[in-house]
Amino acid sequence: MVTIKDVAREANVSVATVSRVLNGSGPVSEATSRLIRAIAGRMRYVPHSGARSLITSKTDTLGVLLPDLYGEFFSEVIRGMDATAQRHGFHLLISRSHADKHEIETAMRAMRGRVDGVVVMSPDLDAESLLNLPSTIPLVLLCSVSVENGLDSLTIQNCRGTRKMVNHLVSVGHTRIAIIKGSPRNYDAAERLRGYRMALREAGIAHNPTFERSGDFTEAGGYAAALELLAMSPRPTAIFAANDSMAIGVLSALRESGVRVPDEMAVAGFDDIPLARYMDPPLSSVHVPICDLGARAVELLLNGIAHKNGHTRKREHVSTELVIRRSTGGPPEERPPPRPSPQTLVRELISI
Amino acid sequence: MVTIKDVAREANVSVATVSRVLNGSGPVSEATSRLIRAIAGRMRYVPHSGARSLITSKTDTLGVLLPDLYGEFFSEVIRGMDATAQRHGFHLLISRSHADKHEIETAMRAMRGRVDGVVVMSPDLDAESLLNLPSTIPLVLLCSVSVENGLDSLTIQNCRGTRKMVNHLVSVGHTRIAIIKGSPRNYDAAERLRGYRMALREAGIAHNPTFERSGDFTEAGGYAAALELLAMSPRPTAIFAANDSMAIGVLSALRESGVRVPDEMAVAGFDDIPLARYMDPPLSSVHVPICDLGARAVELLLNGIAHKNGHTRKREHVSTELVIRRSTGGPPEERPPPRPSPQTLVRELISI
DNA sequence: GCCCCTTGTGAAAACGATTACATATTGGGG
DNA sequence: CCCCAATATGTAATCGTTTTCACAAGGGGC
Repeated sequence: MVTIKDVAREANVSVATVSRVLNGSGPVSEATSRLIRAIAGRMRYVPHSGARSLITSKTDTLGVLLPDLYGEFFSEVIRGMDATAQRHGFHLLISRSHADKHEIETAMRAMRGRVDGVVVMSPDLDAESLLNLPSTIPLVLLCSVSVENGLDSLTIQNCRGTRKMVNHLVSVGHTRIAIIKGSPRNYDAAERLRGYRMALREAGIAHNPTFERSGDFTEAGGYAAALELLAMSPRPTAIFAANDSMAIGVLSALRESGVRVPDEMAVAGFDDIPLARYMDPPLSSVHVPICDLGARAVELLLNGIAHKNGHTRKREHVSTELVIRRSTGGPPEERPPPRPSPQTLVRELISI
Repeated sequence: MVTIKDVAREANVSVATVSRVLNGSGPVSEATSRLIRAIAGRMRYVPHSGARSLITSKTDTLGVLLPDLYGEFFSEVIRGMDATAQRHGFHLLISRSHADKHEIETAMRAMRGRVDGVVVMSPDLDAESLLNLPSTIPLVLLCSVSVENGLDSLTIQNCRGTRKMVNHLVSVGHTRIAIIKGSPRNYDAAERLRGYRMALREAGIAHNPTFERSGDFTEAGGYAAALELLAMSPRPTAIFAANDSMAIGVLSALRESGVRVPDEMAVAGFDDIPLARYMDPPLSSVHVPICDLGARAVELLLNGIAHKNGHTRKREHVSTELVIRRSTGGPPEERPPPRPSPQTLVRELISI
């Protein structure tokens, strides 16, 4: 591999001069500059980023620690992160599937010296794992139970979003409203459950524990839970699934059981994945701007890096919006636009 | 940040000894070893990977260059890559959205010195961009038009998979079979179109250019194309969408137009994303093991790295399998299992 | 008692860049 | 003609590791 020394030798100059030319630092005569540029190009010289970051002590890379997420959520959050990172000249070092404290710590150690900061997403409920991270590098916590302080953190407005949706179900006349929960150790899932309970209490509806079914954020989980709910008597008249994947499973189960949606059963989800509007009937959901979530997390991190952690920590929430489609018996939605423009998207959002 | 020198000073030994202890290289007395370990732990010393890789000239990191993929595909391919990489002690440096030759080259330059090899996915048809990559580092081409040779490459069996599906449509009696294409500059899309034409020719069905509608791999695109096809006369009796997202858009359009599937129109997709089985009716599709695709790409790359490129280049294809569900009027599928086990998945696959 | 091997340790040279400092070489003002 | 500033370049230290080599001490075989 050709190094800066090779270029210097070939051009009969010192490495310092080559460095100056290539980085535009320091004065260099026009002639030398051209010569060196030509030689570097011909020799296909590419600077060794590792070596450079050793001396400059910046890597222009951000670490991302993610749990084993599936599908849309993962890809969108990465999209938002990568776009923002690239705009600021940063790269993304991604590592996924971190179950316990030990694995997270190992991953963090591996990041040392390769990144300037880390976004950690660990929706797992035992936050203490993260509390005493052996880390002095800038850190942003994503969708995790907010530790008291000392860390930047960013979460979804889970509780508020769920309340809005349950309120809506109440407002169109439902009183027997079931929920299909997410996995019990998941922070987002817990918050959505909290929102559900809060909304029912506010509406003066008695709490019915059997209407709280467990789920796991998968289509299959939603399918199974829906069958259980159908077997109950009296049945609920509305099902709120803690995410869209489960809601899709619910729709599938209801269809096969011959239960009409929304006439016999209203169904709502959470996330508003792109497919929601293509379901039959189109699925009402709580819209989460996943891409923005990733983007904002990176912004917070970059801010932390710029201020070398000498800034006041922020705790932010990205807001959610109700999207009412036919599955909750709201007004029938216009057919899906051939090419959804931001325009139509905005019109479709009904914020409460 | 505490370095190996700080630890050495604290322990009254040389850095060499600390290094030996922490890496288990060379002989070290039991006592010194324990002392150093204790001190390193107390001081929260974490080795600087950047510095280490400078001298060892290995980064334990793989670069991944991806186009701006959406949804399931992106997340699954990354999942496969990350799992395999981690199993071999490697990390993933991900960079997305590389449109033209110049952007790819910039990204490749940025990777120099941070990675040991790169997986490049650039389904864009002008392969010449990649031909003379200024790179001597191990490389694997993913889902790209196979350049003559000199590079490892991995692609999906697009053509074969499409032929199988179209053959199936023919075998259940269809002769007016339409296709909704992917974007014209996309390699996978082009291959699927080729497979479609080949299958029709083999079946002795006259080629009807108006049955080839353009699409863009999105639900909205499929929706729009379906409406066009419905307006034709005579209409096709079957629609093959070049991916599942478009097929879902098609189903949505047919539903709203009151066209029954599969009685009045058969619909098939490509990819077999998890949602396919939850559609109404469940969608027949060509199953692509996306996760394996990523895993295999990384395996090829690791092999290239191990042999320092001194190996014979491979050109591999991951195979596709037909999954016939109700949307093509095949035998009615059993209801989706509450929790799909590998077992049931296999039973569901019908390979031709 | 000598030699050699083993074991434990330190000094110093890498790795490939950046950069502070020193050193020429100018040219112009006095 | 001298001096100083500006310009162009080289020298060498530095970043945090690993690793080669040298060396000291101790022990056993002769």
